[in-house]
Amino acid sequence: MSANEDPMALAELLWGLRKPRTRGPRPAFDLAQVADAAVKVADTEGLEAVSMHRVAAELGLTKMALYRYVNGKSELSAIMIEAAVGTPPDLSGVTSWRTKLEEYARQLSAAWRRHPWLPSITVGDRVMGPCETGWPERALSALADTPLTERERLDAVMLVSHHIRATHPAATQGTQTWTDGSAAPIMRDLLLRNADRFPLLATTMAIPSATTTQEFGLHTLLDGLEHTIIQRTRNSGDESAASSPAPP
Amino acid sequence: MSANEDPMALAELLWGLRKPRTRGPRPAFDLAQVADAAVKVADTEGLEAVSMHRVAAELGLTKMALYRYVNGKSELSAIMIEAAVGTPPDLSGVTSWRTKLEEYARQLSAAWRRHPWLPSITVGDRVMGPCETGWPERALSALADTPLTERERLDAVMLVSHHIRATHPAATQGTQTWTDGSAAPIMRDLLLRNADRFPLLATTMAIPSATTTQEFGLHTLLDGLEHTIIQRTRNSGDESAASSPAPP
DNA sequence: TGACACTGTGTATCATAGATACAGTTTTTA
DNA sequence: TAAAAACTGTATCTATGATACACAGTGTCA
Repeated sequence: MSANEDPMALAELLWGLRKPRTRGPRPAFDLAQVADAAVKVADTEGLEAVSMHRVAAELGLTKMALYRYVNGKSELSAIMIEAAVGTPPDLSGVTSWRTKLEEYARQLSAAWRRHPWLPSITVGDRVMGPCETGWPERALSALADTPLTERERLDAVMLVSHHIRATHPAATQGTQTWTDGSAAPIMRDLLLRNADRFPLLATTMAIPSATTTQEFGLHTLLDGLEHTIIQRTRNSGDESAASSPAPP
Repeated sequence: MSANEDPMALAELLWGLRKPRTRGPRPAFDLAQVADAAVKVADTEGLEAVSMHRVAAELGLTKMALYRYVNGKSELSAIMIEAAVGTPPDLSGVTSWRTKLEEYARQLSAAWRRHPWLPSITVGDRVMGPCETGWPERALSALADTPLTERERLDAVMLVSHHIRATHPAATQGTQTWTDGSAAPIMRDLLLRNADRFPLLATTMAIPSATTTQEFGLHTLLDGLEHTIIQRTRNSGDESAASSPAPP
C-alpha cells in the first residue's frame, strides 16, 4: 500500500525520455498497448476494476509482468490519463475569445463524457503528460489577444476547466449531491422532511431544473471575464496606451 | 474491499434517526467521540492514516469494536465530515448579496483550511449530514432578494463552493498542478524544456503570481452573477412587473 | 560461434486494509 | 434471578499493491 511515487521517473515515462532497452527478449507489448488495455477496462468495468491483476489479464499476462512496463499503479494511472484525454482541441474555427472558450469547454466536456472516470483520476498533485498539457495551452491561446495578465489568463483557464469538471455528471462532488446519483433521492427526501430547517433547499428541490447547471455556470463565468476585459480595454484606451495592463 | 454502501442506513446515522439501544452494556463512547477521534487522526497524520485500526486504537479499542459504532468505513467518513465542517456560517453581518457570498466563500475556505483533508473526502455521490447541508442553505439565503430563479441560485452557490474547493491549496486538482505541490517544480522544468510546444504555459511559468487565483476567480464569478442580476432587474423594471422573473 | 549478461515472464510470498464469523463478557430487563 | 441483548476481542478471509527470486529467451561481445 505504500506510495510508490517517483515523480522524476514518471516524468521520463510520460514525456518519452525512457531509454529503450535493446538487450534481452523483446517485450510482448509497448506502453501504448498497456495504456489502451487499462483504458478499456476502465471504460467497460469502471475505474475501481482497474487493478494490476485485471489489466495484466486483459493483456494475457500475469500481474508481475506488468510491473516490467510500469513501476507501479501510479505510473499505470498516468499513462491511462494520457491515452484517454487524447489530442488537444482545435479552437481555430471560431474567432472571439468567448466562443473559443465555449468551444474549449464543450470539447473538454465531451472528452470527459467519453471516459467518465477521468474526473475521478485526474486529481491531486501529479505530473501531467504532453497530451494533457496541450489542453490548457490551447485554452490559453483563446485569451491571447486579451488585456488580461498572463497569470490571469491561466486563472481564467483553470476557472473554466474546474467548472466543467465540477459539473460533470459522473463527478458529483460535494454540494452537487442532490442533482444526480443514487444518493439524490435520499437527500431530496431528507430535505423535504426537514423543510423547516432548510426551507430554501427544500423549495428548490421541488422545482424541476430548466437550464443545465453547466450552461448557467459557464455563462456566468464568461460574463465575469467579459466584464474585466471590457473594463481593461476601456482603461487602456483612456490612459496613455500601456502595453501590459497592470492592476494598481 | 467490497463497497459497504447503504445510503439509507447512512442517512439514519447522520440525521439522528438511529434508535438508541437500551439493552446490554453501555458503549464506551458515543458517535461524536468516534468522529472526533477520526478527525484528530486526519488532522495530525493525514487522511491516509485514517483506518479502522488507527481510529480504534485512538479510542483504545480494537478494530472490531469500532464496527459496533459504524457499519463500515463509509459511515466513519460521513461522521468525520459532519464533525469537521462545523456549524454553518453566519452571514447576517453584511447586507448585499455580493458581500454575503464573499463572506460565505471566506468562511468555507477557512473551514477547509482548518481540516485540509476535507476537499479530498467530500467527493462523489454521497449522503450529507445536517451540518454540512446547512452551508448551502445559508449561501442560498444570500441570494434571496435577487431576481435569480431558485434553480439559478442553487447553481450560483455551487459555482462559488466548487471554486473555493478547486482553488484550495491542499486540493490541487487537474490543471492546477503547476501552482502547488511537489510535482510543480517538475512540471515547470518540463514546460521550460519544451517551450516550443507550450509557449504560452512556459512564459506564464516564468512570471510570479501577483494576486491569488482564488481571489481572481471569485471576483470573476461574482462579476458574472452581478451582470445577470442587473440585467434581470432592469428588464423586470421595464416590463409590467412580473413577480417571478423567467428567462424566455 | 559460443558464453555471458541482460531482460521478460511466472510462481511464491508479504503487507495492509476492509470486512465477516464467532466466542466471551457485561448489563439491562423480564 | 435468569435470560436476552449488546459490547469487545481473537481469529480468519479477501482483495490489492508490491517484493523476491528462479527460469527462459535474446542480444552483445570475446
